[in-house]
Amino acid sequence: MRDSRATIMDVARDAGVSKTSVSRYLSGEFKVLSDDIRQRIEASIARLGYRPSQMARGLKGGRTRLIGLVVADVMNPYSVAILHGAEAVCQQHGYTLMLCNTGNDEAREKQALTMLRSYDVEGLIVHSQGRPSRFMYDLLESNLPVVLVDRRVSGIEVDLVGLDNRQAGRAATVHLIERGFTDILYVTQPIRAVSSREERHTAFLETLAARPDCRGETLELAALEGDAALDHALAAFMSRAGTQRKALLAASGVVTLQLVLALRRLGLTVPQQVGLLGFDELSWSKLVEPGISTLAQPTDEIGFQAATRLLERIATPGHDHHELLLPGTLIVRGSTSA
Amino acid sequence: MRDSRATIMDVARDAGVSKTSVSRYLSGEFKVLSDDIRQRIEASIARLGYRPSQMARGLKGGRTRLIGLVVADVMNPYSVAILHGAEAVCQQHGYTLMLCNTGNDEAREKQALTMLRSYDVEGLIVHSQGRPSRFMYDLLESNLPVVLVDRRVSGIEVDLVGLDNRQAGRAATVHLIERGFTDILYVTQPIRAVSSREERHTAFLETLAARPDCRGETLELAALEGDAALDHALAAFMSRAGTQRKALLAASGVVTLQLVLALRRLGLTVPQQVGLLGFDELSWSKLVEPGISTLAQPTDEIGFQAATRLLERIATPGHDHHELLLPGTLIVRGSTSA
DNA sequence: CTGTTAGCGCCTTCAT
DNA sequence: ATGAAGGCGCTAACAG
Repeated sequence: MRDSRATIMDVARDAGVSKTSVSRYLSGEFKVLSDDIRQRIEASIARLGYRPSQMARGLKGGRTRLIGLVVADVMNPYSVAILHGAEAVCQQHGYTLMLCNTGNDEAREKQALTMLRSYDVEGLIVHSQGRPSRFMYDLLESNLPVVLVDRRVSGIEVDLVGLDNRQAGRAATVHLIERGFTDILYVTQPIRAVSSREERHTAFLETLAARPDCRGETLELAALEGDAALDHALAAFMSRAGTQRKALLAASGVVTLQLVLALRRLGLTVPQQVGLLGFDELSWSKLVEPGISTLAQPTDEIGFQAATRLLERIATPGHDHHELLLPGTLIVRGSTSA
Repeated sequence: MRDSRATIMDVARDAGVSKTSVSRYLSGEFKVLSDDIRQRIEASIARLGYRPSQMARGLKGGRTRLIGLVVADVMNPYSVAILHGAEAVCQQHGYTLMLCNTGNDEAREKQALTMLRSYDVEGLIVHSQGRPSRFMYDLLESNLPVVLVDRRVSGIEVDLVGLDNRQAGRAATVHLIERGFTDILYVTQPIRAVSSREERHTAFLETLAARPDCRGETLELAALEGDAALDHALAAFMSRAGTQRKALLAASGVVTLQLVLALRRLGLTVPQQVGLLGFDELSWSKLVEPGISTLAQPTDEIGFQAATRLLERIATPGHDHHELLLPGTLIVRGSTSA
């Protein structure tokens, strides 16, 4: 059996004082403690190796010092970066992160939210799967501080931190056009109702619409679709008549990886036969010949800001929601050279 | 202010029964509940949107359903994979993960361990920074179930799940030799006292020692060392006299990335001028020409096994410690072609 | 089958 | 400056 740790009572007894005094000591109310008692408590705590129970502390109705983090996909570098930034902030402020991965699944997201709330987390950072569940709604009503990351949830008005997708989508498209690519295939994961995907795509369409000399198409990658289907779609795009230069615009790092793989299989050379630009900077973007141009997101900053905002909101509950849209950075490499 | 959720008392009142009955209902003791009461409780719970407080539940002296995960570096794909595997298992069993990142820092690790224990986690999965702290010791004494991942902590006897580093190190070295590389530079992050690093390195040295026709060297990458230093060291290695074929053996994915970058800067071609083999399979291993041979770790499996073992130990506290050493898989690509 | 009664470890009035 | 008492939400004997 696990040794049960010393409690506040043990310390009190050992120091010959009351629980109250020990509690006061723990809360740092030194002004109301005689030096004598303070030192006795200090000694007892050390001797007994006493550590206050956050569980009990939290029960009393407040400060659990817990932050819930719901992530759409832990295996995605983007999520990881968020995680990283958020964890750092929490740790620095004495908060601990409770992590749940939803794998972009609505049911799991709902379950995660329930779990987290049952532990009385003081706030939530949510990288939602996108579809607005009833759950999100009464999450709001519960008045629990929430910061959304990357993806909006329609109907829910809370703080949001993420990339300025419109600006980024525009910048990416414009870059391709400027480099002479006038026939662009936008490849994205299922847009569903994921706001960030929608926004990027919309920006792409709008930018293109203003350029009658250019042509744009969209390819949604079905989740379970095999490589063959992708190869087929790409081949079709490439074989379409026209002397215009062709390029692929990948809507996320996940897509970029798939595209690079596919281009390899098809034996297409970048950027001669087809240009390539992808959202999300990846560790290997510069390694793959001829270097992949990317639209980098300030991921760590997003995580950092999300956590910082959340802690602010916890400290001083306000009622005005803000959106913090951070700018993306275009990193030009060989894959989009003229 | 946050709306305070309904408590077990509210449900009891609403259903016109005692707290005990509600508690029984929650614990699934249906055998001792009349259908009538059960349904009334069910209805009240639904009506009030009641969710039991895990905090309070945990306080009562047991089951917090919390698992602590201490990770050496969240930004490392290896750690992420572990995280992923572990999270899945925990979620499936109704446990929630409390995550702490230590950034390979001893002080932060100690702090993380303290935090986690103060929340009465039922068990701990630890990817340690390596150095045995006093903290780890009384962690053991506390009898809290612990599973170490990847890295042993000297003096601490607990369950361990990780790669079979000896086998892997041998396999990697043998492969290089078989492919005709007889002059091998082993490049590693600071070995310090990190067991996995030591073991891989030792395996390298031993394997090489049995081959008088081969030569081996070791390069430890200092953490703060700049690119220039690495380039310099590599250049020196390359320029050493001898007609033997040269190769680099990267002790981890982090190192592999640095090496590929350095080789680029130096303009060295792989595998003609120098071969390359790296521990850890990365998403881009096959993308970088001519494809990087790797010694892949079963990362997800490691996370999965670690969590599974931990839950087992929580369920049935035993006292015999096991080590689960999983085999690595050699993935041969162009970087080590003959 | 069901309810009453104690706590779990801590914080917080309220006295002293 | 210090302590006693009550209660946070829940579970676990112990009665009926």
